[in-house]
Amino acid sequence: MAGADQDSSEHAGLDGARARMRLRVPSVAERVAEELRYQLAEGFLVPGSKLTEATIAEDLGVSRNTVREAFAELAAERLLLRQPNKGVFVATLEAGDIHDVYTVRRAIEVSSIRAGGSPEGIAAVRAAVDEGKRAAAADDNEGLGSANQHFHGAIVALAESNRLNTIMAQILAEMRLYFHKATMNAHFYSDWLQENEQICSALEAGQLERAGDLLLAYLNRSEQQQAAIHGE
Amino acid sequence: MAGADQDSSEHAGLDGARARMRLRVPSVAERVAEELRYQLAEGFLVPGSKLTEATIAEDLGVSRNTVREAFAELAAERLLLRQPNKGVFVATLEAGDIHDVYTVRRAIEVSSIRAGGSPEGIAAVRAAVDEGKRAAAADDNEGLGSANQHFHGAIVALAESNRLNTIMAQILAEMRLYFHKATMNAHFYSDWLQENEQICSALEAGQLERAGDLLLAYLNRSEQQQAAIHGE
DNA sequence: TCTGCTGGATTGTTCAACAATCCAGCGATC
DNA sequence: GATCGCTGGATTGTTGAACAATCCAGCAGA
Repeated sequence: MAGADQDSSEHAGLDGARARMRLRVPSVAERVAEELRYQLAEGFLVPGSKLTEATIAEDLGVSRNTVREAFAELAAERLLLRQPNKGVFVATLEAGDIHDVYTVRRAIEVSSIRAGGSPEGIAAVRAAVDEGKRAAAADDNEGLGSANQHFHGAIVALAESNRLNTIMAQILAEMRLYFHKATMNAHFYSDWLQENEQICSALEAGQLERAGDLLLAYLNRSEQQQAAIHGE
Repeated sequence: MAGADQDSSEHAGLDGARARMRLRVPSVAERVAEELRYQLAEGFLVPGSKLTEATIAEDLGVSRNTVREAFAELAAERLLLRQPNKGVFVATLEAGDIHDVYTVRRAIEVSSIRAGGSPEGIAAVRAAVDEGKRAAAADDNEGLGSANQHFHGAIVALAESNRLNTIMAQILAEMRLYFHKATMNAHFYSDWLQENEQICSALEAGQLERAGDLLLAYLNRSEQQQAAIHGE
């Protein structure tokens, strides 16, 4: 669904030599959905605005039915909101949704990190931490943001559950939509760089309880920050 | 998405007097999806079998495009599997999927129950327990199954997160599809009736840690049972 | 036995049309 | 002047048909 490998016929790792050939051409509807996802994440489509089927169809040079299919996909991911007989709108997060999103994140992230995970999984978490450090050194604001998303994605990946990964990917996509670049500044990222480092170290050291506690504390604080920015 | 209240304009409880009027007529595509969901849950459509667009369209007296839309919805819920250029198939759970599903359940159920919840939420859990007892007394096998699903749904509802509720509803729908009536017998339900009672009691007594531990133990054991039935 | 083709069936996509619904604007009425 | 009711236009919901793209089983030939 949201993102890359959704086909369950992967078998990666069994025959590592053979490059898994992904020559599948994505359908037009999928490409439309991908384009819209991009525009949403990039902030070109402001939350709350309406997307007219005919307009999008003409802009992208595809049929209205195809646009419809893409809309359905994005609505299932909560990126768009479909209001029957009225149209589809770019999703908006209300005050309550912030708590909602973080409730999901607390559930799956903390649970995943407490389960530990394989060495490769932990290495992926470490890689995301390093990625963040590099971005910080290069003063790459956008890179910082995606590094953080990779970090939390890697934590959930520890559980090695396709479903959890999908859920997390959607949640991250939602946050990308809502906290688009405008709200992200360097000051915002300053805190958790070291925090991710601590969490990762605890994880590597096998201190799963501590890692979970740190992560939980981070999520709680992050929620408060977001609520303060938007809610009041 | 999967099930009832997806419209975020609920405001239930604020003005309890006014019956929340849901006079919205579901679209044809939604009704098709609902019909298919029913047939899936009921076991009329066996996992792995193929659903041909034209056939379904003719059977239900709707257009092929509409069936297509319903397919997309159910595919997003993992109830159907769409294989490009080949067709859609009733989803099948592989051995790994069992672990996958239970990983999600552990994450969100345990997290939800550990958070406590409102008195009304706890009352809903208690109601589900009672519902199970009544079904057991009446020797209502099917009723037992849905009572158990209500129980676990009520636990997740404690977190008061729409997203978690949606996720849980989907997971339960998947399980309904896979563990269709054939595999359910009275012996299967015998254990957890009292177990649900214990969990609920702990919850009511505010012993959240204990409630979480009991729930976690149950989920682990249940996963083993399912794996034993199917896996080997 | 394997290869390669071929025909039929099914999906993917488009298009055009019409019904159903919503909404803004505009009088009519009290 | 505010409300009601209507009306027309715009948009969504749904259909049916058409064609391209793809897959697959079966068959001919090496």
